[in-house]
Amino acid sequence: MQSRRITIKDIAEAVGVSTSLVSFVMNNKGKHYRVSEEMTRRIQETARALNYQPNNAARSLRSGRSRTIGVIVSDISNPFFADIARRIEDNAYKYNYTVIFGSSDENAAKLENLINVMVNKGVDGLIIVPCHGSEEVIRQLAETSLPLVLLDRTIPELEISHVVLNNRKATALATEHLIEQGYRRIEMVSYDMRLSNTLERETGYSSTMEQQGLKSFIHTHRIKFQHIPEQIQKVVQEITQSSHPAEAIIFATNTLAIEGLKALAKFNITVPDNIAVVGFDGSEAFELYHTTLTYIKQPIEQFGYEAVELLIKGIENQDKSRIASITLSPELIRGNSSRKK
Amino acid sequence: MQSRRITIKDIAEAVGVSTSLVSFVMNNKGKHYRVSEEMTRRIQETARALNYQPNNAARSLRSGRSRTIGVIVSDISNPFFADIARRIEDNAYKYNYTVIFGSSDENAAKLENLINVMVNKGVDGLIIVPCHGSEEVIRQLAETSLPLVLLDRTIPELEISHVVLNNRKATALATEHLIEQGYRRIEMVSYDMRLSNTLERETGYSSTMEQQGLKSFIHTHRIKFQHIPEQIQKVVQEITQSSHPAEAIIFATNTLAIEGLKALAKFNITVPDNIAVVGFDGSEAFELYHTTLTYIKQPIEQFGYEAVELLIKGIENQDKSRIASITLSPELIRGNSSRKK
DNA sequence: CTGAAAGCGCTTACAG
DNA sequence: CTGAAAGCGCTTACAG
Repeated sequence: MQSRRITIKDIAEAVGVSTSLVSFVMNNKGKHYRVSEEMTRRIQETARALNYQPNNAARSLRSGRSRTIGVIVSDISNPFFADIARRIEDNAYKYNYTVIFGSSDENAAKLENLINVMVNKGVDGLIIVPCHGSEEVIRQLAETSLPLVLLDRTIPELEISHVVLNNRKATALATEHLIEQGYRRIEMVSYDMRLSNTLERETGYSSTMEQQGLKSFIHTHRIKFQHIPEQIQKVVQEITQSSHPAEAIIFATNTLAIEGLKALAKFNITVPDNIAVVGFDGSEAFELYHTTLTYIKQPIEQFGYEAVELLIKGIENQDKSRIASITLSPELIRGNSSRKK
Repeated sequence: MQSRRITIKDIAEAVGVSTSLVSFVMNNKGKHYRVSEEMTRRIQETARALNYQPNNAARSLRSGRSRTIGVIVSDISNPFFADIARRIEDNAYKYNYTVIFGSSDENAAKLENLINVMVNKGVDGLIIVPCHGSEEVIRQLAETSLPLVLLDRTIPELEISHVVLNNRKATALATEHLIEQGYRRIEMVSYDMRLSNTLERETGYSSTMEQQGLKSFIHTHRIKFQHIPEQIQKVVQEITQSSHPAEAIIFATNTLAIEGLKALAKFNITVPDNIAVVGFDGSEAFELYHTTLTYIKQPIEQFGYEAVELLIKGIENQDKSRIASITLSPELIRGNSSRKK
């Protein structure tokens, strides 16, 4: 917070050496260049005394690296992504990286624009939650030498490092649980955005149903990212007022679960007496609900942690050929909302 | 996404002019330097054709400005701050600024460290949610020429631009409402961190009570930022099991309201039959609650928007003498949790 | 073990 | 209206 910035030149003059030496010491390359211990000590002390702060712009210009990573999620204000963001931030700071966030709103054009802004800012790598329609942009980006890690969703036809949930297992667990509890007519509410995560969740559900000789019903047709509450109300009405009403519903995401429970309450359908429910992710919302919710728990914080680990390895090793992927395990948390029939 | 980066030199060579001209045109200073229209057009076209992207590190090194702002909140994963962060991001991007976020966890040492990291990264300005114990660090920062805006909380003894809620009015509204509904023994649950926002909320409550000749009871003594659930349970027990149990509770923050309602449910105290409640901020949690909640609504998104407006004005005008402050108005949303006694 | 020097890409005062 | 040149602060190959 001094008026004029202290540079390595100031330190060099104060100690009476060249700026090269100061630079070596400041970058801990003293041993490599065999700077004497005495000199190393003096330079370090002077730097501290003068409160030297390296100029990142200069360092970045010269080295071509910024120690900044870009993170693009769907919406940073969504609790799932907010939790991940927090963990990304924590882990990145530990490695001395700073993070720039952006929200795509599930809009491919916005996503592309954010990528451009961030690449332009000189980020050393990107963590991206791909959205519907972003496949081509991501493909191009992956061809670049810029390290990239996909989060929460993959693009199956592209080989890119990613951190995702074992989504099939998640809904398989939920489905098996409901069957075990005595339910047979189990239906699922999902998105129609054709994202890898919800698609896999649908597969986990339907293949489990099939194995048990049960018929699956997936309600996705009308659910767009916008107007979720209205759309969900319609779907819930359909499910519960049909001639063969569902005995249980699995919601494929947290937002769907919350809106779904609201819709059920609106129509005075009581959980679990009238219908059983399995949700996705814990949420404060469930804690004030009249009954405890059964839900699939994702290790949310691990998403953020692992994504940073993968990305920084990619940045520091510059070993582009190595694609690493991490699949995290879901867990079923049993509550009263799926109590035995 | 090309292999070698295009620089103004490439454009200059392609067009056959000096780099100065290219720079003038790229910075829209063509008129000022009276560059011919023809030349301006040719340079712009070539830049577009070559997909020129200015190097921010170089620009930043040369100009001393980074078009980056730093934002330090308590915890980016807390919905209140996540919503604000989202709005800050949106508004900053509109001005072509990028944002670096950090979470202090209400820890003054962490806050100081984050400030140093960000100043060091060369941010052009900072938006900070000050925490308990950070007064001195903020004071020093304010003496710097770096533009600064405080968010959500102020430091009354320091003259610094800020965006806050009219906190007194918020709880005055809540208190008046409860009195109007027939409640007399109204108590408040707050933090003991001595932050300007909760302090003001306490004042708004107690002065309203006093005006009506009622006695106020503020429960803050044991509530630390850590272990909130346990602490709140104790407080709720005290309030409800005393010889003069409260008829109504006002929770001073969103987190307190959520944890408070959970504690009430745990002890089988029904809202509003056994006790009336007024909360703070809307939340998904309340939407699945058995009754609709009465709460103070803050214009959350406006916090983010206004903070960026103030900060960018500070950055672009470099008019350090001008301290601008914005106080936002709360609104009382009436629900069933404070129904007439 | 240490120094002199080039150069990263840009902006801008100066000269014409 | 346009060009040549300095310099922002740093890193690093080169020379000794």
